Amino acid sequence: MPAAAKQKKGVRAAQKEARPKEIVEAALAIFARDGFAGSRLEDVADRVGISKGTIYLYFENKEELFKACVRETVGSHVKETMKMAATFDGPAPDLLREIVRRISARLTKPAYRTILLLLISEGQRFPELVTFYHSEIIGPGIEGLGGVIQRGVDRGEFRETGLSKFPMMLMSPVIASVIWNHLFGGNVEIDPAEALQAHLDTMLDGLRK
Amino acid sequence: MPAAAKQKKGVRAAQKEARPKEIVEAALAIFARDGFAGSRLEDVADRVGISKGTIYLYFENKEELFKACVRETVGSHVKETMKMAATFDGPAPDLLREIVRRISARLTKPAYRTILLLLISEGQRFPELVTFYHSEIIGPGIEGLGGVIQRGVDRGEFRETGLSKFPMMLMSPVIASVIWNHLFGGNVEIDPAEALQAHLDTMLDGLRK
DNA sequence: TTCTACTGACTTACTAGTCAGTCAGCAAGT
DNA sequence: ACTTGCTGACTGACTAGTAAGTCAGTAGAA
Repeated sequence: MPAAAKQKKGVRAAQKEARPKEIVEAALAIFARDGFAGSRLEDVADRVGISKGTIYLYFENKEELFKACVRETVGSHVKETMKMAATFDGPAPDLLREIVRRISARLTKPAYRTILLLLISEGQRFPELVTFYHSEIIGPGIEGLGGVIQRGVDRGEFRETGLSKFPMMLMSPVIASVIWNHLFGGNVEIDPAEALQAHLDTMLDGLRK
Repeated sequence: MPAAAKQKKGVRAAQKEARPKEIVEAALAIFARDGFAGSRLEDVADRVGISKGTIYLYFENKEELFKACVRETVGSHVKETMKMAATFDGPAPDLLREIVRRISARLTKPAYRTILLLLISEGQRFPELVTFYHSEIIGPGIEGLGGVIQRGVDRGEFRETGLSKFPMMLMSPVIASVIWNHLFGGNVEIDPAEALQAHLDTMLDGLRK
């Protein structure tokens, strides 16, 4: 919607339009802190500065609010990355680095990080959400990474390794470091970018002398 | 305690002694299914075949029961593995493989897997538990893995890589595949052993041709 | 008979979800 | 420009239901 059209709207209409996002943002913060079952919708409402009842004007119930949080945050960035991969013309290792770097940048954003951790802990209770996430993000992501590895093999840049069968394992250090920081951040913080760099270097050229 | 001494005990004394473990096992199953906040102690009691009140004869409250679950499951297997590493005499890559394989075998056991996932989701609520886990498992584990990498470098078997700084990243594919199976097991199951094998092969010799 | 592990109904506390009532903003009439 | 009545976004006290934690009483082993 153009800014001009938004300007025309009255105060209340504008507020009404902004509410869902405000609520989702607050809910993400509370869910991140207390988990799904442990969160109180009153806390969410307080954070927005509205009453609990108002939440129910915009979301059917607590579960739907949670689903909205996931859908809102996840978005559909994978397609863009896939497009980039398709038009990339350099060496396969460079492409691999770039793709992994992009996914990693996304995964380590606070909101996304929250969703990742919530999905891990609450996923079993929301199978449709897991399916959604799988088809929207994981599936295309694996396809993209697998394609790059295959391309490298075809062009004689990569060896044939077991990684062709588990392309998602390329992302494992990012996931592990997100979890690491979530749990042990107080003790020893890992820089996911640096960990990923180390991982990729080793991955590409091996540990052995 | 020797079996003979156990034999001497009366039925009730034996039962009393066995209770805590029974309760912890049941609690692990229920916590795994419903999460900490979502679990009902009545469900735990039902699973053991006792009443809810009995749980409170053995554990102060729900939190203490959860902590007992973690402490019971985690144990202290790390020391044994460290001992093995110290006496190992073959090539560093073989030692690395063996250590990672051992940790992986532990992490993929159902009870441990449950604890891992529960720690990820509930860890922030139980900081002392995280500290306990870090000092008991993570710290020694990192030290052990780091030592093996260093030994490989010293002996001229390994290159100097960023992995020396993040030895825990060696375990990331195991952690990632545990989470993967937890979330997407219904769709595409990953065999953690196979994923780890692929990861280690790539790790050691690199992807590049 | 005594002792004690165990019971389960009860109390207490909490929260998801509801709904009758409120009042700020808007627009139409003057 | 000013008043005014209406609208609907919002409120918050309330209901209904749930679950943690308690304790007087019970049953069965010793």
